[in-house]
Amino acid sequence: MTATTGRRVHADTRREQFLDAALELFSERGFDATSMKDLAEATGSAPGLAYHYFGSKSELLAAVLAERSFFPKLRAMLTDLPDRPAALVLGELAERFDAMLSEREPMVRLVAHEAQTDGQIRAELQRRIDDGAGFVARYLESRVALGELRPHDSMTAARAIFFTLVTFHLTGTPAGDAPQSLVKLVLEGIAVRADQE
Amino acid sequence: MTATTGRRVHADTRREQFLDAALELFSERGFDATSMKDLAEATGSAPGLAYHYFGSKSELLAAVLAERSFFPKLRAMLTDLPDRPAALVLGELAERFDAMLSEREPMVRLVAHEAQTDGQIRAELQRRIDDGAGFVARYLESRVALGELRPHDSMTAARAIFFTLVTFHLTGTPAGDAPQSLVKLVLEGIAVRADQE
Amino acid sequence: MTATTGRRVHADTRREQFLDAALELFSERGFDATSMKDLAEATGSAPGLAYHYFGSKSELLAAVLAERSFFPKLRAMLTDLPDRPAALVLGELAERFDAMLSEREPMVRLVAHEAQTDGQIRAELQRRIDDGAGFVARYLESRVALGELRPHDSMTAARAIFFTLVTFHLTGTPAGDAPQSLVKLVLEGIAVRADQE
Amino acid sequence: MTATTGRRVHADTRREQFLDAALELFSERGFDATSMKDLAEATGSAPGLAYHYFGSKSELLAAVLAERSFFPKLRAMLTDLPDRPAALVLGELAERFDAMLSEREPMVRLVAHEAQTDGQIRAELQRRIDDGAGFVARYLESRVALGELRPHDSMTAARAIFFTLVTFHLTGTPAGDAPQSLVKLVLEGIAVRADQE
DNA sequence: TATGAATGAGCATTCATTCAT
DNA sequence: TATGAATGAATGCTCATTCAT
Repeated sequence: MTATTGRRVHADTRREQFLDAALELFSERGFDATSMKDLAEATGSAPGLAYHYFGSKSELLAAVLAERSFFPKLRAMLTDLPDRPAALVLGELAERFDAMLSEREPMVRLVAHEAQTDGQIRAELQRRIDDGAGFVARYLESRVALGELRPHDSMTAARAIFFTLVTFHLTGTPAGDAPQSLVKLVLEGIAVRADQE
Repeated sequence: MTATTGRRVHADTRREQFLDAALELFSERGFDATSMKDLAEATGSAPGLAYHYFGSKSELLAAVLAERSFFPKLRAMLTDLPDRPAALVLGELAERFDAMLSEREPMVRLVAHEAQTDGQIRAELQRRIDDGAGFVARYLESRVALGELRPHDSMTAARAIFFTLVTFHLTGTPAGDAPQSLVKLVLEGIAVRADQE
Repeated sequence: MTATTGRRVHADTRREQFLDAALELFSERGFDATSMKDLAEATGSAPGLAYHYFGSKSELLAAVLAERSFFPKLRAMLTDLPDRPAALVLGELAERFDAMLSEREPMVRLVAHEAQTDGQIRAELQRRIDDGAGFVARYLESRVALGELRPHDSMTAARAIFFTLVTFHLTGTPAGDAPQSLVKLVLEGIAVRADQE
Repeated sequence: MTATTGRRVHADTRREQFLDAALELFSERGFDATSMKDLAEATGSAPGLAYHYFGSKSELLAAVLAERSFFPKLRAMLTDLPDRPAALVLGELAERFDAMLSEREPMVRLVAHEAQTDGQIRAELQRRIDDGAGFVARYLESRVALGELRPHDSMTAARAIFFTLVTFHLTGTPAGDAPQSLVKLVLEGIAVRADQE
């Protein structure tokens, strides 16, 4: 017998329902344009119930942001990047990041939306992105040390991959093989090489 | 100059005041979080006056988006890219685009914000971006034809530059020499070249 | 042509209507038990209009307390008490105070009600009462100096008159000739006098 | 002592806890401004429990008024006033009444508060006060019969003592030696006596 | 006896919008 | 052109109360 049985399970379920409904509605319409009544209807509950679980609408947003965040997943994706060729590692990373953006589109859109008007959210977003880009940058530098890559501005390279893919999604630009194409671009560049002339 | 012209000038001034105030407040707080009363206060006018110039709050937003858009400027920036080396042209382009993002930050932020919840705005944004990227892509292809650049996915290359710079601004990431660093990345890539091995 | 014509008169009238309706309803039902909707109905206006004139429900209460106060009238009643016999002066004062309590019953009741749960209102009430009692006490002392009254605790005497009459009203005890009876009590006492024994 | 008794005791304790908490909170904030949730927190119980003991919030107020009333104590204080000099009896009575007002301040304040907006409570309050004043008046008349006091309006004399002391407490006016001073005032009056002239 | 999830009506307040002046 | 009083619907939130457990 676990700690969560009977009522408790139901209560937890309710809470999750609110988080799910809030993520969906907030991302579709925006936080301000979503009313608590909308959320009540989406969860099939009475107008006041959300306040049983969340202190206010803002706290509900904070809970959604905290408990439905994709940053933990992103971080897991970036920890211990394998000790293998950049073409392979970056290619796979770009694909997986792109897949995550598709899968978590509502949250991506919600964060992008709120970050424009909420300085605090924007600051935290930037911090987490830098954190993520840092992992990739360190990986790139390890490949430079091995002589596989040339010395370069690794943070800008890492950001270029992430930022470009995110913007594909936020603008709704069809991605096609963007991840692979982008990685190829970053690795090889577009200029004619000295040895080719 | 007649009295009518005088009034007309005044009227135009008022209208511009509303557009300016709306751009500022909408971008800072978001469209929903800005009240018509806020706009009246910001322009030093009575609550009802905005309705003499704009049919509704939504129409005011549409007018701001149309009349304060940076797309004409962007387009001008991209038309007739000079017939000169890519390193030079792309470098200057990246710098100027970056400068425009700084200068027009409120509008950039407003568009980024509204595009998340308004499919129509998002669609138009995407269309205009593609339009702009198309110019750059055609330029790049002209340099491929000249043998200066290798054949490559030119739309992805163009987007990578724009998307990365935009995201620097939207997230508030300090840009530093990002434009130049980015252009260098795109031109040369990061992989060790065959001739260097 | 005065400063207040047309709309302005109407606006001022509205404000007075709200003050009057608020005084009536707040005193009958209590502040908390009166809804803004009640006030809208009582003034024949829409639910939001009160906020055009008062920042909040609390500010409306404050405005009622300030602008419908009976303290100015009380103070006027007590300033320059005539230089005449105490029996006459106190008698007339008690009658007039009693009449004012009847006439301003709603405000008296409102203040008595709110003072029980609002320390700030209570403190101000006490201050104003002391102020009023002070006038009477000084008058009484002037009569002591003339040899008309015996030395006594003049603040307690003053308060006894005011407090007793107020409580008659607040409890709804039929007053009858309470004012005169009270003044007689205070002047002569009830004990058998030395000269009567 | 059986388990049932044990439970019963517990139940009584709970009930008393609610009465105590309600008296405290109702008198501090007012009935309307106190929520059942406040009461649940103050008693360390769940929101629904109060309804096992009291049918509604109003019934809880009624129970507090009935079961924490100071009127029985007042009545006991007034029954069989001793057959001794008025100076002594009234002095002690005023002191004891004043002490009771201090000790039972929350209830005094609660009754004063609710009486302003509840005609029924006000009527009962008035009835009980008259009842109490009647005892004192009868005592005073007995002293008149003995020739200790002069014939006078004994109800007004009785009320003057009670009403004045109550108002000292409700307004928060520092009492000092008000009870004794007041009794002296009532007995002797303030006018110069014939025999002193 | 006791819990706390759930309800649904109601509250203070805001707001886009209208319109007489 | 400009004002600002007025509207009425909607919003976030609270609360007394109920009831399955």
